Amino acid sequence: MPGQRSITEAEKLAEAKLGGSPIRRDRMAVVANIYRAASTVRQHLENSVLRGVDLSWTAFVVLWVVWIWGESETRHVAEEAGISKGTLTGVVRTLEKRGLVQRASHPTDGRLVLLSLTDEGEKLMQRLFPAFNEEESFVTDKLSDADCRAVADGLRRVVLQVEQNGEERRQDVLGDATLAPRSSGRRKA
Amino acid sequence: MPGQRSITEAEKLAEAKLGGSPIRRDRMAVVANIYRAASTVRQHLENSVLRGVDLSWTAFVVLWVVWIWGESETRHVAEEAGISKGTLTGVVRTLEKRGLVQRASHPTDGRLVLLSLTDEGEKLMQRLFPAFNEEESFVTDKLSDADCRAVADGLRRVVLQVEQNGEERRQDVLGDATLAPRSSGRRKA
DNA sequence: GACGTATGATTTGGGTCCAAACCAGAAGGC
DNA sequence: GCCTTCTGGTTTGGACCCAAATCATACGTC
Repeated sequence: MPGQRSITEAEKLAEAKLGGSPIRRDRMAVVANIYRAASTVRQHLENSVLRGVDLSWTAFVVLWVVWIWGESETRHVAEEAGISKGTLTGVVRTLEKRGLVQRASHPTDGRLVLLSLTDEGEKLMQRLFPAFNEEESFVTDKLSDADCRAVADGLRRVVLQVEQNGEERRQDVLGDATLAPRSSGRRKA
Repeated sequence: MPGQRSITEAEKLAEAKLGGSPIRRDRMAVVANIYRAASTVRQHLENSVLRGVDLSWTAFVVLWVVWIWGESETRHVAEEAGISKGTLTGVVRTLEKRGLVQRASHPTDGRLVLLSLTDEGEKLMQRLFPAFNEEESFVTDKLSDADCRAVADGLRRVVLQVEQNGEERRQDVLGDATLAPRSSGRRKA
């Protein structure tokens, strides 16, 4: 069980490393566990439900968003799915090749592209979603209903905090240090 | 604030979609929020602390693991960092080029590779870790200490559940249906 | 109408990411 | 020694992922 043991162990080691600097371990533990839980859960869902239908996590999320919200503009889908517009273009391309999603141009605004599920996509989601929810229930099986509400609520507050104050915070932390572009990504012409 | 609103909204739409199938919304909400929180937090940390030193999230995690645990075999680092061995090879390559990490061969077992931080890597982490923890505190600012413990504990239980029972569950769900390899990934020779 | 400017989607470049295939050293059996 | 089998790192192929650059359409103003 590396999960529990190693993280708390690591927390102590980290504190020791800093020689008594005021590290807030409880805050560190929240973030570490959010990330660990996310990748563990994702891995499990990919290897149980999604593997069988050859869908990546991201592809499924995009499918899910379009399924739930119905025909939508790509920028909204990217926003909801939590990926960039550029990534969405690629994911939609593969979903289109598989015949699960279709693109349509907006009737009045030629810049927009609308996404919707094909009949096959609709049928797939109808079948996949309950299976997905089964696994969601499995991974949270050791939590009571009250635990679930508490965890979900706490996480929502984290998301809200960053969404509401993150931008300001980043400007605050970075100052006006016009930082270099990340090393990955397109270079200036 | 798409976070709060859209997810709960989406839950209702999803239930409607299934026409009253027994979807467990509270479980769905936990998983959805775990994932949403993870990517939100990751994005914030990448764009505040990590951007300035041109490190990706994964690169930082790897650095962190080696920093905390000291010289370690690559398989342990991959395990702790939550990435595959293959991915680690690539990440270490870029970290090595940046002069933050060094590779060494095991004295007695020629198969093993040991990773450790260079002096520069050590200095970087010394500086980066407190800044990182600052942002961890920022994103969890709307949670009380008790909330933090509750959330972290709940997430730990999720991770534990999958680590302990996930393998069996997957075999259970998939049966012995020898499923096709995922479409991405290397083909047979 | 012609000409900026603003707003969307797509392409591009570099870097993850995984799983399967590969390769190399270790450990036993003979 | 030699020949399996096992174990651990690396390579490979396809898909993701972001941000900046680019392409394309809308919406002004003149």
